[in-house]
Amino acid sequence: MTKQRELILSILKQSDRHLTADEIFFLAKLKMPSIAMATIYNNLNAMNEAGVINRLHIDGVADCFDKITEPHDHLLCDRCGKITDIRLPALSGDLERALGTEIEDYELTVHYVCPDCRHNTKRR
Amino acid sequence: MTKQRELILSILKQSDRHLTADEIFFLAKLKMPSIAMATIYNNLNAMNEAGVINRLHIDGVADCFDKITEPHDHLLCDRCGKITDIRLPALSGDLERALGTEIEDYELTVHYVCPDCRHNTKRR
DNA sequence: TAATAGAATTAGAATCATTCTTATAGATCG
DNA sequence: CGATCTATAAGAATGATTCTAATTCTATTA
Repeated sequence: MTKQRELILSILKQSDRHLTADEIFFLAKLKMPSIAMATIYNNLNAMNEAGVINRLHIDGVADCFDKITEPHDHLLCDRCGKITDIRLPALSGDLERALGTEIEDYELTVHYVCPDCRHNTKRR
Repeated sequence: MTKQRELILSILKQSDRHLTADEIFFLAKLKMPSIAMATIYNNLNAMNEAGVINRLHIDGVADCFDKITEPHDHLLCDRCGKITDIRLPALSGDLERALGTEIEDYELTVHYVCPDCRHNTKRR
């Protein structure tokens, strides 16, 4: 656990949003101007593999990273692009039952139109 | 519907696997040597947006493309990387009920260890 | 059939995110 | 204190994808 890793992790913890590597790089540079992009990725990848954070891919957008509180799913508004975390505790078991096999894990992204966008009729 | 698009679509239809843009490019070049990578992407993107085919992202692998028969989910073996299509007709309704909102669509990738790999104890 | 407009294609340059490489710096341990 | 190990910095390299400009094809109209 190096200073750099600590910094990156604290940035993720303090954010309530999903951050791209680039955004993390920008924020990290404010506190530690010498930090390198490679260090960001090294640490994000290491923490992702260790299960400390989560890498999240959404079509057409750079990968985002995310602190892990509990395993969770994502709700993506197709109009404004906002990502909301959701938790469907029963789903994992439901999937095992439906598939008839043990599963390791799953990734679920649900597309919808968020309440804000549903009320604003104008599309982006 | 140009010759190029027809060719690309027929390649996808004839394949029982998920193909990367690169694999499609290679196969298309066999039949139409002058075809350009940009044409592959133009057409894949156009067909993806039109809902004729499906773009599929799996962490650490180039995006794959896939003919659409019916909307479907993916089962990914974490050891050998094999992707299997699955269909969980009830899930969409279940999600709407669980979330209490109408949804547009969803993407689900389930990680597991396939039967073959489960029997071969050696990890990849 | 010839001319023209519009759309799709080609080729390759450009871009973006990400990874790799190499040299350096920092920490750890005897 | 010196040796070794690991992580970092910097920037080059890579790979997938998109963009751009020029060209070709297609359909339409005269």
